[in-house]
Amino acid sequence: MPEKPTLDGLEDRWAGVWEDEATYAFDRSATREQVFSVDTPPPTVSGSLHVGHVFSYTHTDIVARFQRMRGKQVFYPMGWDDNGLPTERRVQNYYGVRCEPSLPYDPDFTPPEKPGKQQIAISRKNFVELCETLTAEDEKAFEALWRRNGLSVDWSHGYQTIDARARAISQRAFLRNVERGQAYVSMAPTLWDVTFRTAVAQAELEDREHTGAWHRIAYHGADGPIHIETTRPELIPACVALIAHPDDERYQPLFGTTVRSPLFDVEVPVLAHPAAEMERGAGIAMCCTFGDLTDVQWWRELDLPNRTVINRDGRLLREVPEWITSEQGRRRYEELAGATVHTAKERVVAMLQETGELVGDVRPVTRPVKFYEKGDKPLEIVSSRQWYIRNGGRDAAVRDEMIARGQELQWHPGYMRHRYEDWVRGLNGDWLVSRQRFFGVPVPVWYRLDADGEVLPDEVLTPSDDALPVDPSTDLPPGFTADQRDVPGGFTGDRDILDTWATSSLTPQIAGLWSVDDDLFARVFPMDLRPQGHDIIRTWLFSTVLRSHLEHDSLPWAHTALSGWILDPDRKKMSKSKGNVLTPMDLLVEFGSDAVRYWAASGRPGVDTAFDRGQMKVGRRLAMKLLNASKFILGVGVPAGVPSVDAVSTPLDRALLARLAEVVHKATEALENYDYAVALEVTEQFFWFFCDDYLELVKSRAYGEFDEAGRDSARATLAVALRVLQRLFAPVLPFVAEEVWSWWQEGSVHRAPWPEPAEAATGEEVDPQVLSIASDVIGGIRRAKSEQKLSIRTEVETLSVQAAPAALEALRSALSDVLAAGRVRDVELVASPDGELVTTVGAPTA
RNA sequence: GGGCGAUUAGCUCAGUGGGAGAGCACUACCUUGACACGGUAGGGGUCACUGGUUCAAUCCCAGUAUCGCCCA
Repeated sequence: MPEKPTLDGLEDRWAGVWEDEATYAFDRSATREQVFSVDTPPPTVSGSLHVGHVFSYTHTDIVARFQRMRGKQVFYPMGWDDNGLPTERRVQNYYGVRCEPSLPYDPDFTPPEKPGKQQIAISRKNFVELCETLTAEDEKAFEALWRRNGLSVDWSHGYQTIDARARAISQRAFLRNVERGQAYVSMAPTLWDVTFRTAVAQAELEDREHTGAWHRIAYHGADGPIHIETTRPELIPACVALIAHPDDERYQPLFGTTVRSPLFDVEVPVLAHPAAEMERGAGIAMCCTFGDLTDVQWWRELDLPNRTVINRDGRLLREVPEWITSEQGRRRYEELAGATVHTAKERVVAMLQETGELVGDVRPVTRPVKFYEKGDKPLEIVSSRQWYIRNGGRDAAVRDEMIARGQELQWHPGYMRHRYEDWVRGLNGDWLVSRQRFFGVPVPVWYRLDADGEVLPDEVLTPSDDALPVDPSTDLPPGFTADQRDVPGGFTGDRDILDTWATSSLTPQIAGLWSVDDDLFARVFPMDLRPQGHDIIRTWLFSTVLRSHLEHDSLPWAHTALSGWILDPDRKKMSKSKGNVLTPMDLLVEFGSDAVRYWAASGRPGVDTAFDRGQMKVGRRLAMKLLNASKFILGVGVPAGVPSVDAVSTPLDRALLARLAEVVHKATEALENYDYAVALEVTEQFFWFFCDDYLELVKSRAYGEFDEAGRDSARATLAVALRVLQRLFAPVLPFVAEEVWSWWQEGSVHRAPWPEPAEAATGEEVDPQVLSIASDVIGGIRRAKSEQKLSIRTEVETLSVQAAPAALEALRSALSDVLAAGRVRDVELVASPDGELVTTVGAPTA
């Protein structure tokens, strides 16, 4: 035990010991019943961890430590999500490169030390290698931070979502979905981001207010012009129909007739559909392939032709479409060919003004438009070949099954279930899983080519299971040779990768080594706990439940615990762009890891919490207090080893232990229910009371200033309480708890059994009033001295206590402790008729 | 527009059908024998607003306002 205890250096010392002693190693011989398994969220490795990560990962660690102390074998791996766009973009910027899949692999390529102004084009394999190099560096820094933060992860069970094992598991699960018909390929209108040139799933959409303008435009009917209003005049060449509401009397006569489009003179029908809004604009809309999702609906339900004019690069088709037949129309289209949507719009408006087909003024409007959450241009809708996984969006039976899974899952807090159910009920399409990116898990299929070299989308070729993982751009489908690649009658590899969530949704399988080590998998799956942020219920949580449901016909885990966010003092979500992100390592160094963990633990489950340095100061003070109180108690001289309650004989000590037993009970119950905040609160509250009142009350007796039995009773009580308190604090304050435990106990506190209420049970009759009246009276003495501006240690002649007779009776049994702690010579106890406690002290002794 | 949550002391937040709480900050006092990275005490709130249920509402119900998240 050090002469002057300090918190400084505890992190390095104990993190090193835990590593050397394998304190948190998972024993894989344990059966499923003995295991507590955690599906840790793999943090995205695309920069740095922020204080919100420390907040939520600490919550999980507290639960993991509690379960370990309860005797569970805790399966607590850490993964890294290095798969997907954030990494890809980071590699582009960091090394100044871009991926060009048509280039051959250059084994000698090394990136320049500083990225040049011009990005260097490199092959897909070179690009992926750079992704792996950069993420490996980030992962080292992340692991160092997590160790410093005190996460009790078993670091031998790590994974990366891009490593070969994860790729194989992701492809295997996908192929099994394909086999069972749960995944399928389809040509379909697809929401498309022209900047990233990739398809976008429903879960990645967001609406943003976007400024546009209404243009009133004349179509030409048999009996004169029909005016429609649109914000997308550049789509006139893609128009396939005009549509009004079936009940709209204005347009009844036109239904079934045809009109001709302005500028391009294409004949289109006028049709009725209930999705047309009578009140909006002119009440009649042009349906184009495709301006928005309503167009897609009309196109499907009214069986309209596909006249897409916008390419995947966000520009208009370079060749004049065949459906524009008039000479003037074809000339006009030539002026638009290859132009961006923006430019095409300007040119179309200019032409309409020239022809007089633009009626009245253009009226600016702001309305919600769909964006890819990471993009900065509105999404376009293009036709393309894409893979989907059935998720209930087009199938009521699957949807009901998914809702039932949500009800089977235990949510903490419970109200979060609504978000899941709302999401499942609102799904309106299957899950688009193919992405036109480079760094990710390849879609593991090839397609046959017909005699003209065109893809036969129905003839999908799949790899054998033992070949996984495969990259269809370099590996061969079974039964084919390399010279058949991309030639008529041969095959071609799918060039897409899987959505990052298609792999992330398999973290229980990846961490538990499904299909790789099925013995391990059976010992950890279904897992016990998925901790995660409440903002990704609809993505990560839902997709993980879906994959597990499809593959294992079970939930992936029994419980999910939702952490809140860290908000800055303005109640806004902390974000890099606002420049208010703090470096977690700086905080851990400034306050100490235990103090930062204390702040995290004081955030209620699921509740967004303000970043608060004040709470960290309190945490540091608590850790210091635990050091000093431990030092004091051990300095007084307490029994070594496991203390016994046998020597506890005084009513005051028995009452203290009874209250402690209640604290153990409450803290245990709270942690069993994933409520680390309540567990900490009851423990902390008791601990301060223990230090402020009980320690002061029994000091003299523990020093041996009275009789021997009283001394031994006090010392035994102190030892029992200390040993319980150190363990109660261990999950939240692992470093300081380990430090003070090491002063007098064997082994790691983190492998010690979680305290039981029975440890503090004396088996004797307990009057709880002894403790409360003693505490109240010592408080009254302090107040009286404080009012007289006396030192707390000032000795006074007399003390008078008025209280109810029963309270006085209780006080008598602890009177010598109270008088010693209050430095009082003489006492007068007065029965008070109204039972109110009044404490008065006399003058200081001379 | 819908769903979910929040609104309590200057700040950060607990809480309960009957007495309004904690920590920080603030003020005063105390260098005490574990702790000055300390201790003791004190001041401070119409529990967002309006109705309703109840003997009794900060708490339950309805509505309003404001904030946040998710989704249209």
